[in-house]
Amino acid sequence: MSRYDPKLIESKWQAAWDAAGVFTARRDPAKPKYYVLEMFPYPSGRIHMGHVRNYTMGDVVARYKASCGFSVLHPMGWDAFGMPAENAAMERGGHPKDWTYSNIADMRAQMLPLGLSIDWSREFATCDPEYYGQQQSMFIDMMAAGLVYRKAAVVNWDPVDMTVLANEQVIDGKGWRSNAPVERRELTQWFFRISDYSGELLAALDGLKDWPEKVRLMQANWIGQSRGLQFAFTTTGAPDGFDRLEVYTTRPDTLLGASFAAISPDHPLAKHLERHDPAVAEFVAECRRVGTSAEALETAEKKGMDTGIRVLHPFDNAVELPVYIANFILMDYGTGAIFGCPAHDARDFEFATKYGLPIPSVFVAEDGEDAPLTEAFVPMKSERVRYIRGFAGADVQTGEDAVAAAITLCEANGVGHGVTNYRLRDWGISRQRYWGCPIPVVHCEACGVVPEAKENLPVELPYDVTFDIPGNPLDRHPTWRNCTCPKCGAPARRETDTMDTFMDSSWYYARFTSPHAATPTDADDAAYWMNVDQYIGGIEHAILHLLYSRFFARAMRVTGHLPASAIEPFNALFTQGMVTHEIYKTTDANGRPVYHLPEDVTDGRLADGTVVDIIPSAKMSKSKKNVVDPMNIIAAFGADTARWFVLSDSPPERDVEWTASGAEASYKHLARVWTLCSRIGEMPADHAGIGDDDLLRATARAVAEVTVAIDGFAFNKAIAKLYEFTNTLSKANASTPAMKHAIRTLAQLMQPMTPHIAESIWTYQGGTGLCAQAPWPVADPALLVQDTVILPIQINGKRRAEISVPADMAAAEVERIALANEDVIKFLAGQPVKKLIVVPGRIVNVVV
RNA sequence: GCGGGUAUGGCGAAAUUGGCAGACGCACCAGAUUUAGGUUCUGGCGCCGCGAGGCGUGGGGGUUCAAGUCCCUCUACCCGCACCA
Repeated sequence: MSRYDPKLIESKWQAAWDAAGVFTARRDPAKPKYYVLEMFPYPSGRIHMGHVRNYTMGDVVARYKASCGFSVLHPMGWDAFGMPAENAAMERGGHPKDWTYSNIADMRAQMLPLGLSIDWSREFATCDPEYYGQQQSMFIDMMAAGLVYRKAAVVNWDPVDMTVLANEQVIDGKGWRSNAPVERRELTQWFFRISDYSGELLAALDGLKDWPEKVRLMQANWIGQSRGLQFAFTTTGAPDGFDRLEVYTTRPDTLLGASFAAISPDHPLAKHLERHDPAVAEFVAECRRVGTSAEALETAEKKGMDTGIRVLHPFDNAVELPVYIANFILMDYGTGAIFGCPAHDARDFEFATKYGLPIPSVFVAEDGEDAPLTEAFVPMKSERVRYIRGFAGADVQTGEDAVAAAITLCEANGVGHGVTNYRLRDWGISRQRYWGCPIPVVHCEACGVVPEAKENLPVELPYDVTFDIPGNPLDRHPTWRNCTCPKCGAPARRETDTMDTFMDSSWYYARFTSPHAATPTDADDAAYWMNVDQYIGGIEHAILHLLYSRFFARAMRVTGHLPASAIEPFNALFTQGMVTHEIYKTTDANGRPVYHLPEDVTDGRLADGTVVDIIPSAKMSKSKKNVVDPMNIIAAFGADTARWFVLSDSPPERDVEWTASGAEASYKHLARVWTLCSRIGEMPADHAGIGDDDLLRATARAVAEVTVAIDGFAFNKAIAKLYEFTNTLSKANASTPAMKHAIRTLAQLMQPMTPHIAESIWTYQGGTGLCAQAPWPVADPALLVQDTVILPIQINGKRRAEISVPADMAAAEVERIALANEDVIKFLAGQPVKKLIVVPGRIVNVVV
């Protein structure tokens, strides 16, 4: 065996795996199945270290499970629709399709050298007509099932990207991609009824035991369940048709503290008034102008306008409350109207103070005092509160009890009814873009909106489009819109909106189970492979992608595309940390920062000797130039080194810092393993210590420890144990057969992480077949028990001595030996022993 | 504002879940080999102290024979949501 040459062995073994079809997923009724999936990439054209880390983790799991006897599905594809392709077309010319497919080819070529155990025969891109045609087919099924509907709605309009955004895509009032302040427009859009599933999506989170708690919480908060009372005020002085005003409150226990009512500027009543009253129109317009940007919201004062309309308090018709239009009331939530209780709500307090409205308190303090409030007093579990005024005698232990009691009381008195409300809105999926899946419907003069006939699918994107002006190229295509109505055969017009790309990624995991089927899924394949057993990706998808996918699996169940058992698509989720790097900065003549690539910096200096500022590690980003190209690393050290490094040191869920020295150290370690393994039989005889028996035990221990670590997703610990085992091995002075066994085991344990070097070692040391196909080693339990243990002896909790005793020695005997120990005698100095604690196999503590 | 998390050597971290704190790696120091340098090998490496020893897991308090781990409290930083009635 010659020098460690990754280039040579890596391509060799990749070809060998390929030839043997090792990674082809097969339905095998005799084996348990395991489906491991990494979030598929957007084909930007270059892979980055984040990809390497993500796919390496998935590969460790896939290879490990395969060794453990599972029939493994480990596919890869491309999330290929979306804005960047159109941006590229607009900026550089060319066509989104060509750009995308060429990027895919580039990225695949960069991924192959990593030696991932992927079944490439299942590869697809979401922009393949074969894929999005099936998506269109499902869309039509979902229309028929009533899961999709069309409505005119005020939508979030991104003025830069010239498209509609889902609520989830608006961050701090700005487009998630363009970062431009979002405007409000009314358009007719397609929606999924995800909000019908709010309660179920929330409740089912409890069952996702193998999801990070954090992600489950984020989803729960996003769904935003609340329990409250909905009731109608009777109005006076309101226009016809508005004699009742429905409001929703989570605090019906504070109803007696009502001092006003308020409606959203988008409330139907406000819109009605807007048409008849110029003053209202002006106020409402002003509210809309303020927009929803973050700063606007933070600095926005509470503003309101008295409509002159009054409502009667539901408990006492003698009490009249003014109705305001207020800028802080959201039409989206509840009924778009509230009752204001300034004493117990900070916003209402601010509002009431500004407009001089009364602030009646509802709670009676325990000390009986009723001091005037200077800020909203919001008791939930406060001990000060004795009872609710008006609900005399109802002891308030917790706020929730009071709410429940108030709902019951209100219902009994005919005031409204209890309602469970959710923050989650329906999912608007229409996008005015070209590079997406066309919504497969046609608009017919006679028949209205009609789904395209399935035999006409896929509705394919036309190739001959231009991007020289903003907007949707499909809209201005000369002929593409023309079609015939599938219902009556009359000339009709195609829908030109395309689907939100989150739809593409909401079911790709299901498509991977039968990527070439003529239907969206194949029942047998889906039943065998679903669910995904382990899903791995970034925390940035904690809400959008994962919530949509959870919804979509339910929708696919309704339309019969997934079995009932697959309602939750991802059994286990792992969110991996980022790969970070230091940032190197200098300043130009104008004081502007200039960033430098890591490869241009040596020992904190540029090639010309300039000292750079080192900014602490941050996510790799092109703008800060703190990027390391995986291709360069592979070229320099090989894929095994890159894989080994991204798994070592940091726990997988945490960020890992890429350092040149760390990468080099990984390479050196692998080279050391290589050398070590190639020198069996040439070991010098003068090594002390580790003989056959010890080596056998060390090997068993390594097997046990690495197995536990991989099972627990603790790859950094698995690697630490492998270092330890290698160190032991390098000091061993054992017989050749014992060494060979230990080294073959080392190869097997390394195989999930560094598969290429593992194959070479395996073969060289006489392993049968491919290491990737060898069954995972099992530790003989007999070799794991230690017969002697070293027990530390503490005196008053301080370690003072240690004794070596048989592991199964009786406690009384251990006591005797401990007390006879000369260090112990020295430290005790004749003091009487008050207490003696022996924890077998652990520790002895002498208390004096 | 609401919700969640984290805090251990110069650095990344580990600690069988209440039982020897710092495994493993990086960096650093010393020595050997070789070289022009890197490489390779051996040893050292929490802090104070010549030493015996003392101190040490963000700060303070508590429970316990024993606390990084459990309880109370404070601080700092990070993340998510945010006018959701």
